[in-house]
Amino acid sequence: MSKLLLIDDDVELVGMLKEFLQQEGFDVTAGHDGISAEQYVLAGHFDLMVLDVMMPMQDGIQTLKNIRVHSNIPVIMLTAKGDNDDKITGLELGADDYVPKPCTPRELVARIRAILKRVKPEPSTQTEIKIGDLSINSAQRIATFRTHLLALTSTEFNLLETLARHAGAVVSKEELSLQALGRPLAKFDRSIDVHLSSLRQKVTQYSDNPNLIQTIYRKGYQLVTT
Amino acid sequence: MSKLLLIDDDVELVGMLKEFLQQEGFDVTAGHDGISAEQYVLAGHFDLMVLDVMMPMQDGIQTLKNIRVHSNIPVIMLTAKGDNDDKITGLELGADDYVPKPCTPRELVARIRAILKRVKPEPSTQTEIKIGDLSINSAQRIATFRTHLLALTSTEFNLLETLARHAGAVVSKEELSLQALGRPLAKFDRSIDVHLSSLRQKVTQYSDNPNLIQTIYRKGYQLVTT
DNA sequence: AAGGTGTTGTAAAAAGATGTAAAGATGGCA
DNA sequence: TGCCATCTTTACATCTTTTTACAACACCTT
Repeated sequence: MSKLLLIDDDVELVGMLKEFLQQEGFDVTAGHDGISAEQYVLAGHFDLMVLDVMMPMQDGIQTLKNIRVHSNIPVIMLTAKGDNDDKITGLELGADDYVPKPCTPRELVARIRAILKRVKPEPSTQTEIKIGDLSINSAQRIATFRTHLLALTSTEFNLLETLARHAGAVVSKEELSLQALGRPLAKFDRSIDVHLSSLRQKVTQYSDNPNLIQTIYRKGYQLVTT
Repeated sequence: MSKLLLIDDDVELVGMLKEFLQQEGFDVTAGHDGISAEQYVLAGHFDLMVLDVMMPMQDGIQTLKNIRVHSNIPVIMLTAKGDNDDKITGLELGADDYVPKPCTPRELVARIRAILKRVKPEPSTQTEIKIGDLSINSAQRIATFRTHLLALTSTEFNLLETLARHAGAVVSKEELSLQALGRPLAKFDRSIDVHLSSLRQKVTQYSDNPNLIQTIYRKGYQLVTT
C-alpha cells in the first residue's frame, strides 16, 4: 500500500480527498501548511506528496524548494487554474506533475497512480493473461493450455501474447509483425502466416476446439474468447 | 543530448515544435501517425515521446497501448482541451504527463525537462539487487542463489548484474557486450554467448527453474521476474 | 455456377542464430 | 619459466526464422 502525504490549507477539501483516496487503497496522511509538510517528509517516508501551491504562511513553491534540499519524494502540485507561471516553476523545481484546481478526485487518483507506477513499479500489472483454457505469463514468457506447457519459440510466444492482449478483437498482420517480429510488415513477407501456422499446431494438439485462432480474411487474426 | 520522438498528424505544428525543441538542445525525430510511432519506438531508443491523441488511422491511446507492451519509454500525451476521459485513460495506460492543446512550446519544454529529470538519473545505483531467489551485490561483486554463493568470474558477474538491472526486460547482446565486456559487439563475436552459457550452468545447478535466463531470439536475453 | 485474382495454409528448403565443448590466447603470479 | 584462471576463438550440433513453392480457399465479376 502506498503512503501519500496530502497538504492543503482547505481543511474540508483535504478531508474529502483523504476519504476518497483511502477508499482507493492508499494510506493517507493529511497536513494543512508548508511547515508541517516539511516535517512530515523528513520524518516518515512517504511514497508521494500532493501539495497545494496557494497556502498562507508558506506557499507550495517555497515548501517544495525546501523539501528538495533533502528529499526526492515525488510531488504533485495542486494549483488554481491558469496559473501558468507557478506551473512551470513547480515543474522546474522537480515537481512530478501539476493538477489544476478544481479537479475531480478520480483524475487526481489517475495521476497519482501514473507517477507511482513509474517510481515504484507495482507487482500489480497483469503479467498473467487468461483466455479460456489458455494462460499466458508475460513476465516468464511461458504459455500453458490447461495444464500443458506449450513449447513455443520466442516469436510464437509474442504472437500468442499479442493475440491474447486483444482477445476477442481482430489483430492485423501489420500489428502482429510489429509486436511479434519487431518490424513493419513487408510486401511479400509470409513469416507471420508461417509462425501462425506452427502456433496453431502447437495449441491445437491439446485443444478440442480447432478454431481458437480464427482467420479474418484480409483483416487479420483473432483469438476467440469463450 | 536527449532523443525525443514527436508524433502528431499536424505536419505544420510538428515542424514548428521540432525546430523549437532543437533550439532547446534536443535531438528530435518526427512522425505523423501511430503505426510509424510504434516502428520508431521499436527501432531507435528514444528517451521520451510526445504523442498526439487525436490522429487518423490509429489514435494515440491505441498507439500507447501497443507501445507499452514492449517499452517503458516516457510519454507525454497531447490532446484537445477538456477531453478529460482521454486524459485519464492515457494516464492509466502509463502516459507520464498530459498536455492540453494548444500549449506553448515553452510549457511543453518544461514538462519534457521535468520528466527527463526524473527518469534519467536511473542508472540504478542500488548496490543490492534481488530478483526472486537471486541476489546480486554490486558493491562486493557477489551473487547468491538462495543461500548458495555463486562462483562467478568477473565477466559472468557483469552479465548477471546487467540482466538483473533490467530484470523482466530484454537486454540486447550489444548492450550486454558494452556493459559486461566493455566493448561494442563485433560481427562474429561469440563471447557473450559463451559466457552466458557458463553463467546459465552455474545458476541452473541450484535452480529448479531452467528458464531463469531466457533467450529472445535475435533480440537478446532476459532475466525472468517471478 | 465458372473462372480470375489475390490471400491464406503449410511443408520443406535455405539462411541465420544460438548452445556448448574444447582448443588457443592472454595475463597474473609464484 | 610454468602454472593457473580467465577470456576468446573455433567448430559443430541444434534450433529458429525466413523464403519458397504449391495447394486450398475466399471473394469478385460475369
